[in-house]
Amino acid sequence: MKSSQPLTPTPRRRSAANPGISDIDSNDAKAAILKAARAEFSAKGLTGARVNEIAAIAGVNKQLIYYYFGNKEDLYRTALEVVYTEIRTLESGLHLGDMQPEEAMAALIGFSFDYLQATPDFIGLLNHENARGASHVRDSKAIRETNSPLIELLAKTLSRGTRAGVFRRGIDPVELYVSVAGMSYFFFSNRLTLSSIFARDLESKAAVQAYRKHVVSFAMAGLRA
Amino acid sequence: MKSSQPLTPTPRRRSAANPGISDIDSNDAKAAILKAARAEFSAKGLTGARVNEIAAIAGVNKQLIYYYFGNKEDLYRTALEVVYTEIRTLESGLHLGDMQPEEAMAALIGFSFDYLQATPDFIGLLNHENARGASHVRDSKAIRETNSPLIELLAKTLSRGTRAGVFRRGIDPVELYVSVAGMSYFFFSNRLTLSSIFARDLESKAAVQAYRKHVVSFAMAGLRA
Amino acid sequence: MKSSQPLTPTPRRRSAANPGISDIDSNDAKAAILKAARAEFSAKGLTGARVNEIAAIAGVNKQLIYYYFGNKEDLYRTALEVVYTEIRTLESGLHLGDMQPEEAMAALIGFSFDYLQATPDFIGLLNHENARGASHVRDSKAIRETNSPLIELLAKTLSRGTRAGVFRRGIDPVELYVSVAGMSYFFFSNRLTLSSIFARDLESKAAVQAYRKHVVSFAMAGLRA
Amino acid sequence: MKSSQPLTPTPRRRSAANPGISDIDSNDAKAAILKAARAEFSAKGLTGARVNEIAAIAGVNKQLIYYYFGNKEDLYRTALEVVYTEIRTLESGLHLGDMQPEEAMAALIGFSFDYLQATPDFIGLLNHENARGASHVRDSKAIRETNSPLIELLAKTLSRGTRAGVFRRGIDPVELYVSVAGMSYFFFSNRLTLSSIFARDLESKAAVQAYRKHVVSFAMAGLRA
DNA sequence: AATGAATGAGAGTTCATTCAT
DNA sequence: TATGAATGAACTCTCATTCAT
Repeated sequence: MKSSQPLTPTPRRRSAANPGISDIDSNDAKAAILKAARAEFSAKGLTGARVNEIAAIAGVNKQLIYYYFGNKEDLYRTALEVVYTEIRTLESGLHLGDMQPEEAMAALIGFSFDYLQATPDFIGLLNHENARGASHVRDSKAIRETNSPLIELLAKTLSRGTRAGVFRRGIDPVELYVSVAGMSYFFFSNRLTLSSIFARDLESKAAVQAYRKHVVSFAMAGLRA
Repeated sequence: MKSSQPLTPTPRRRSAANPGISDIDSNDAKAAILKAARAEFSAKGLTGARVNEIAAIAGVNKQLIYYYFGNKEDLYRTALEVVYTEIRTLESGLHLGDMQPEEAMAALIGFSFDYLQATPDFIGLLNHENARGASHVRDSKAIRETNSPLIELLAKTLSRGTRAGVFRRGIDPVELYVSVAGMSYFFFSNRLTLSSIFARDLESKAAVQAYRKHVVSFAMAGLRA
Repeated sequence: MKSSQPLTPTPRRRSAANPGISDIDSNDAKAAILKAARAEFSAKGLTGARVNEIAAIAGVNKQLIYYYFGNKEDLYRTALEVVYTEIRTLESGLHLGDMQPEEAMAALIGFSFDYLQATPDFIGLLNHENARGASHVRDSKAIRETNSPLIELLAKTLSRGTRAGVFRRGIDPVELYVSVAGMSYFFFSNRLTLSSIFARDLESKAAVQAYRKHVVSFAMAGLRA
Repeated sequence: MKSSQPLTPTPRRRSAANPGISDIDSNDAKAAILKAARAEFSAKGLTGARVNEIAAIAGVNKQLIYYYFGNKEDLYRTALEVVYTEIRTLESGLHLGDMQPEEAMAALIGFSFDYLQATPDFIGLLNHENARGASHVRDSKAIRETNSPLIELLAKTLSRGTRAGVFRRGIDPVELYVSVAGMSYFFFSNRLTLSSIFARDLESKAAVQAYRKHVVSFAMAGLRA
């Protein structure tokens, strides 16, 4: 395994005579590879994914993947970091500043549902990571250092609400985070088997929206003092 | 080789009267293969798992796997069905008959946590199934036909409690099931990455018990009228 | 490779109390194996044939094949010898004694066509033998010693006809045999590809009979003085 | 690696003007594989042939066979088509234009002998095809579409001779083709067992030439009015 | 006489990766 | 920057054969 690649594709050899064109192509290829890699790794994991397949989906020569990313594992790591970064960026977009605790908490719970829907590769990547010991997440400085703003927001909002007397006391913010995230995560992660077992379509837009509503109201009820 | 869950339900003892039918050895080997297969498939999925590894862990000749199970995918399917059957058997052990709705519901929620802990292969198998389209779950008559008693118990208990005025109205039992199961599932499924991200050990006995308590109280609070 | 088995199945362990029954069963199994083996080896050759398949078709336990015939190659040799013996027996049935040379020759040519039709395994076995160097035919004392009465009959009939002035002089009996046999052999051996290439059904009864007629008249015309 | 029959008809030489397209090496490897494959498949058939052996004989890495030909069966199909094409090319070289019917027919019969001698792989491949149901010949568009010019030449020559009164009436050209081809085919196909059975060397140059003479004179005599 | 269990050798094929340009 | 050619290692699976009863 070679050294890992930089997260943001850094163009090389830009010449004065040909200032940007080839960089754009290069970035296109790189981006196409990453996009294909995310989907492929999410669906099949590190070992299940096929370099050939990624190249085919990205529409590039297989060798280009090695040129840009070193090897399969480095590509995986990069894809993982890119997705985590994307998640964090989404989280940073949350602004609950002047909301009341209850309103803010409802927004947070809703958000924990929405971003899973918006980032479908995330669940697959995470599941495979956990199945294989989460070594890449643990070993990635980039991922470890990108703290989740969500948990801090949640802790702050929880404590605001507790002080305001609208939320119960004695709730651990990490445990709250896990249970709230779990309600949404499990829904998206296991929709297929759940649909099959319950003979009920959980993939329709209506079902998704109904479940979102349930999660928010159920969790809010669980919090109230 | 110990047989923890024999494939054929009634192993016959070899006796003088029944001299040639050696189910014992055969079942031992079969059971050892299945046990190893469950763990291997749970950790690595269908494609990631290695037949060699399963044979080595089971302590049998690799070819015996093909002799008994045909091929890798059939072994996978069988392992999946065995685990599902085991889950269903656990669920059938639940007897809430004469409990009050709240007591019964708390038992149910606790159980949804406990059986995931007791059947560690289940989450891995399910995650891989969902990642690959859940085709094996959908195609298995055995799995589809084994309805979950849990969802029916939940629906019945919910309705009992609603009528008794202790639970809120308007809660859908399937959605309740998904959210309750999700709280526990996500905890076990994503413990590794969660521990890493939050820099907090979620694997200790204490942490597990604490989270179980949280899940039950949080869900019960969410239900109360 | 073990020693070869006797051609005619020799029953063992006949007891006074149970004089014939088990022998019949044993012979049944042996005969079933041989029948299946002939077809399988004819279709797929020594290496292409599958012991499993032979056992399945014969309806016996695979191990019984080893019990009776030692190993795959010995079974092959035995099948080869049985078919050769069958051919020779058919040939011995030819009685041209008091026929005129032309009549006798026509009968011989017709026979060279008929016995290929009657013994479909023969061509397949022979083709595979030739493709693999004919070592088994060469090494089988049984086959080498079973001279073909056909070639002698042909030589005698040819010489009778030549002396009688009805056949041309200077025809070598072996070459005549090869060319006459070849006309029929090729027809049966290559019917499938010939049908495909010429887009003409050579498998129908009518086509077979028409070709037989052609062979006889064509060969007789080629012989006439 | 020598390229005796390149797959792609027009290998381009690598030149300064055309610097990167290296058909030469690629074709060499491809051609070497095909050459080895023809011989191996001819001798042992599709199932009997060994990919390892083909690679070893061709002097290439085994995996290159998969790189170029996909799998064993596709390689077989390709080899079959190449041999058929070669046969057809040989046939196309026949020019009987201004010969008299008898002379032309003798040339045709002689040719049907000569090309089997010149293309030793052909008989083996054809025998295995027929033994296995001729499915590949039937399924190959390339083979089906490459009509045999031979049969048309034969039909034309036969009809010319019949009109000229030198050949008998009532001879079917396809049947004539089959019997004439059969005489030669059987000789080459079954030389080994025939030599063994008749204890007569049919492999010597003299024996081959003598048999060729026999075939031509025997068939011509069979045709004459 | 008959059979289920078990195994070693090797087959076809896949796959990540490197070579060479 | 980009690509076709080539390879070693490993994987699933097949198959003839043996073991043990």
